[in-house]
Amino acid sequence: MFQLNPHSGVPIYRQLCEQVRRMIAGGQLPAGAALPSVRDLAIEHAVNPMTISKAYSLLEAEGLLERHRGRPMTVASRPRLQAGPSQRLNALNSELDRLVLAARQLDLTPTEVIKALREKWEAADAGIRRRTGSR
Amino acid sequence: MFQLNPHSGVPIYRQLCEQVRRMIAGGQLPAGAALPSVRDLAIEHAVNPMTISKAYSLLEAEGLLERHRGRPMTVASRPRLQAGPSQRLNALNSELDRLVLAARQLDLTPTEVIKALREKWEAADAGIRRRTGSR
DNA sequence: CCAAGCGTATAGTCTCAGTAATACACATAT
DNA sequence: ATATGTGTATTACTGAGACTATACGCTTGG
Repeated sequence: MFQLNPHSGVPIYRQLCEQVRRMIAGGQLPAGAALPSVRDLAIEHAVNPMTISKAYSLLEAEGLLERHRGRPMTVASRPRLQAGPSQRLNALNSELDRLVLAARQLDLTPTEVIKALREKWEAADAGIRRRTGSR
Repeated sequence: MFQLNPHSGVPIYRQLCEQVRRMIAGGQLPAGAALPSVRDLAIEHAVNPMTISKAYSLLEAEGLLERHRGRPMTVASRPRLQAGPSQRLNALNSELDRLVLAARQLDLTPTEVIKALREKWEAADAGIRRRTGSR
């Protein structure tokens, strides 16, 4: 469900926060949806449970998640169910900045980058089809 | 010359290392080119000089830079002057991964992302023309 | 009821990133 | 020769990130 890279330099709890925010904005985590348990996520990613809990707590403080004692955390019911296209594109801004900076420093052309982007996107498609078993 | 973001979560010295590596691979820092002084960079980015020095030392250990006592650091003369297109695209891999993951979680289409990418690229073009004074 | 599953609280430890203040060795231009 | 500019070494301190270990209160299914 999530992809956490412990060697990216970005703190794990921040990676998780960002991904949950995006999946809520993108509608893949609708209001009321239950999040994976702290312990499950910790085992799956070989990470300490408190690291996951820290991320969840931050998201609750932001009003994105709701806490139910003894029950899994859920996506808050109040907030904007899904962000508009422009807001979601906005959320991609920093990632785009990083990519453009890197590509320009590597002296690549937009055409080359876009081609590589399409290929990676299709590779991700294939990966999802494999995992879900869909044909 | 470089863009360092102290709030990205990625350590500053790592950001600098990555950018120097890319600009060498991309040919924008040719063999023998002198790098900005540790003190200048530190002032420009409001960072401690030792943080810059740390990055330079790591790059020297990698063989990318050469040290000349009392003189600026330079790009090593020996190494591959410029990486091939496929190698440079490869260096963009992790950035592409991050972008695709973010975009998919935001439920964006490749078309939307590519459009935003082109716009950001052109904005960077404009910024460079403004700084260099070219018309 | 009670075990199992939730998230949480607390406290201690460890590593690394970044800062700070000096001091040094070398090169170069004046 | 001297001032100025390189990068570097040293030591010490602060803070964040992550881990470890234990315990607690809550809910739900048997």
